[in-house]
Amino acid sequence: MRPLFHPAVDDVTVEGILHALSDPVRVAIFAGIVGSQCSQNCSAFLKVSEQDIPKSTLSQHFKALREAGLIRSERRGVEMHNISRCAELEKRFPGLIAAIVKAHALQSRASPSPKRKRTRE
Amino acid sequence: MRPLFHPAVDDVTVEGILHALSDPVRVAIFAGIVGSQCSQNCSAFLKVSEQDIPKSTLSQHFKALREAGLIRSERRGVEMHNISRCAELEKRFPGLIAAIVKAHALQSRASPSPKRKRTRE
DNA sequence: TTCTTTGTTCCGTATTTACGAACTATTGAA
DNA sequence: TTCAATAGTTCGTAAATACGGAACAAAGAA
Repeated sequence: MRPLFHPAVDDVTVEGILHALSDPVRVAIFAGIVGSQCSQNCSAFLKVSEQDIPKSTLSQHFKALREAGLIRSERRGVEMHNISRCAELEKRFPGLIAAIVKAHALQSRASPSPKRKRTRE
Repeated sequence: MRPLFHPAVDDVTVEGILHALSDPVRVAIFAGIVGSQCSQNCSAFLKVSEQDIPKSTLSQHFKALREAGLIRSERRGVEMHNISRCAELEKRFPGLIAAIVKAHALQSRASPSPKRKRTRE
């Protein structure tokens, strides 16, 4: 199993961050990771906003977050520990992550987990 | 030609905004609209970051921005005038748009228009 | 009317995403 | 060791999205 790829913070792009967080499941996962003090393993998110996520899909979501530079994943024994890279990202794009997480929290509070899909035509 | 659809500000979602701005061309267009005082027509963006955009694609990009709630488009004679909905959005998601536009500006300054694609594996 | 400009829609192709099945890695127990 | 259990990844293919050329629509000018 090849080692996990994590982009250098200087290679992280705004577009990459926005794309990773433009998925309702991924932004919920990321918010969960940011909001918790201890690192989270993937299976903690097999259920997100009342919906079940297949584990292969979950794995892809974590990969997307990782490769966008949003989280750092580290194997510890049989499981994976995920932490956010907020501190690094804050230096590169001050205020960006905080604003997104805050907006997401606002929205969740207003209409809790409506299995939302991105607004489409 | 059916009238253009603009979502109510309360129907705007974080995911929708992030998705719309996760495309390098769209975020550049939106930054252009936000950054200019007077309203911009679509053709002002036939060239974005040194690359030519086909007009059908451009039309789709404007539609995406519109339906995400980021801009308001109004026909004036033969052309379309586009303005940002920043003021409304600021009420719903304080600081969000500003943080994204600022991050985009920072990134553009650091590495001007590298025909960037979203960071992928 | 006809021409020009601006933008939209249609539609075939290409890219991306989702998820089940099969697989790999690590730990612990027998 | 060997076996089983747990945690997560990869692969294959189907479904959904995006791109862009060609044709179309709307408005103004001549």
